[in-house]
Amino acid sequence: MATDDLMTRALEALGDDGPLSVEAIRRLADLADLPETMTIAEVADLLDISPHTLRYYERAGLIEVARDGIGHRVYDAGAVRRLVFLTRMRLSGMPMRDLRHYISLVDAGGHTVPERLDVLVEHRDTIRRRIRELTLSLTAVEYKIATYGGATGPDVQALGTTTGTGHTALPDEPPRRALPAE
Amino acid sequence: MATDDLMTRALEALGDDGPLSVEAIRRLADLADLPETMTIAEVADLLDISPHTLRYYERAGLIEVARDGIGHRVYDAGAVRRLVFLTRMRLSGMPMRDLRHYISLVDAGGHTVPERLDVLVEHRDTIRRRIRELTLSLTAVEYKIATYGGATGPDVQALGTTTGTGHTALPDEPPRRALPAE
DNA sequence: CTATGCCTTCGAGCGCGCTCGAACGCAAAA
DNA sequence: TTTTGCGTTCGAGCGCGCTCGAAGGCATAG
Repeated sequence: MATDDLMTRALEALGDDGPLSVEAIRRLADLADLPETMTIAEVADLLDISPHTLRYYERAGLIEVARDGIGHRVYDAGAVRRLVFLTRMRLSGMPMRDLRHYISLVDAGGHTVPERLDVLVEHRDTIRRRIRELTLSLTAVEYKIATYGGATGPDVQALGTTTGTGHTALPDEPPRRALPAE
Repeated sequence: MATDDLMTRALEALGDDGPLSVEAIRRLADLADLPETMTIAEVADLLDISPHTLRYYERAGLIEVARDGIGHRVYDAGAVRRLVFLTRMRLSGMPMRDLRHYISLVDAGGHTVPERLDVLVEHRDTIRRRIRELTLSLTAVEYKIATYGGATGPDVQALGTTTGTGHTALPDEPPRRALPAE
């Protein structure tokens, strides 16, 4: 029940399709059947990041990974889950610094849960803000595309004056009166 | 007509309010009445970037700015409009490199309009992709918050097992069976 | 006449998040 | 036995986008 519901919401959130959403959905689903342990190459492949980066995260103190008899890293399901989390947070723009803080809270024990929630809520708000910013930018870019040749320069005369009437609303270079300075 | 329409769309795009949207709207509106010329401090204030950054953009070849008799920068309306554009594009994540390319197209003349549109369309798609990514991340974070103490660690027992039933859907650390390795 | 304040140029430095190369080890394949 | 291939550690380097400091110029205020 919770699963279907969540997947549905995630899919809705994705909106129109694309290669990235497919990949993302796969990642959502894949977590259900994780192998017992994984090698660094497998994890790197799963998360679509380089082994270098995985080692870097370990060096950065974000995660501890066990070694086998030969010294190679062995990622158990817990480590992989944490890395999935870390990767998602990085992808959504949380800086390493904050991630280190969060992880330190996790490792400090259950009494830090409220503080962890604070971190998450703040990050949630950051994401929302970013989405709003991007949506605004998107609108501007779409408008610029729609009204044709964005005239950031002395090329308006080459376009004719098809966009000539009253759109001082969006700041991206409305048509100039005659030839502008630059 | 176009003005109202666009502002409406921009506002809708902003969705729920916040300090950032107010600021953004101000910027949208302000372009209507730009002073004839501005100093670097005024432009910096308008765009909410530092004079240092403005000089940097100039050094980077994104814009040329005239000087007055004394050697100080004089930003005319055209320069300011270009900087508004540049700032928005930066804010929406377009790298300097691409911006330089775009600007070089603009300066090359009207025959580059199709190529410019290519750049804009590609950037539009990048923004859309990014919004989808962020929306997915947002869903995940909201889920994590909703199901309480994100359990990236051995603290689940401290929380009770309220989140114990079947949500393998979202990968961020579902409750473990007993004490996990890490 | 100084002091303040904002401007100039130039080049160096920084924080972030990787990214890479060097030098090496073990193990299965040829 | 040598080669291939994947792993290890360590430290340096890089690309990006600023950000800052130094050294100085001009103008207005006190």
